[in-house]
Amino acid sequence: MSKLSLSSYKKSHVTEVAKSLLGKCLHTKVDGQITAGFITEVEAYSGRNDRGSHAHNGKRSKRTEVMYGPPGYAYVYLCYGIHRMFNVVCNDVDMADAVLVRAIQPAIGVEEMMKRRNLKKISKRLTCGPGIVCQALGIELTENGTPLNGGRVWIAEKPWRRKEGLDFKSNAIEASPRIGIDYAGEDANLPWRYTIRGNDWVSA
DNA sequence: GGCTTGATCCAG
DNA sequence: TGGATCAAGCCG
Repeated sequence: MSKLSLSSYKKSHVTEVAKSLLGKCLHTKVDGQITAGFITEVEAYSGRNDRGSHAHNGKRSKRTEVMYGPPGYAYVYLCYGIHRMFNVVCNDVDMADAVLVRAIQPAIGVEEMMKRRNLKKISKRLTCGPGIVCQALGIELTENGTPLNGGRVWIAEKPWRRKEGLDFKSNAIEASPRIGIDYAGEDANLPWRYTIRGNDWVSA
């Protein structure tokens, strides 16, 4: 039930927000259908001193503007002309920090997600991968700038109307380098990708 | 592994 | 105004 407040996305460092989102449940309500999944894989991007970020070195543009706004808003953009990526804007105005959600473990609306993904069997292909997450949850570019305390996209401790969350020990968080940012130079080596150790619902 | 695909960005 | 670029995913 209780949605994370917008201030939940403000912490000492964007990597702290990223880790805190593991195990939380990401929901969308599209066309009256609620779909949701536990966050199992995230990446942190810092607006300062991180060449992996679209906003590195204080770069501002129409696309990155959302990241410079207050925490708790969706940053959705298109990659490779095909795939949508869902990020959560973190920390204070002008910080331009963001957390990319790369994979979820299905929790609500599995049938609907399978329909959106055009799959007949349940597998990692349902929800693992940043573009796949958006497709499964029905997140479109129009969700860019959406506040995460509203009724369209939100994150909560537990799935809607359920008592059971996804429990794991805090020492089960695994850190590794982020994916697909070779252009970021030595910043590509930063271990800012976080996964839940032992959970199979992560990208390859 | 090779192709797809288009919004965004900056050089000219 | 245009071409290079890109936080992937698909098929085989």
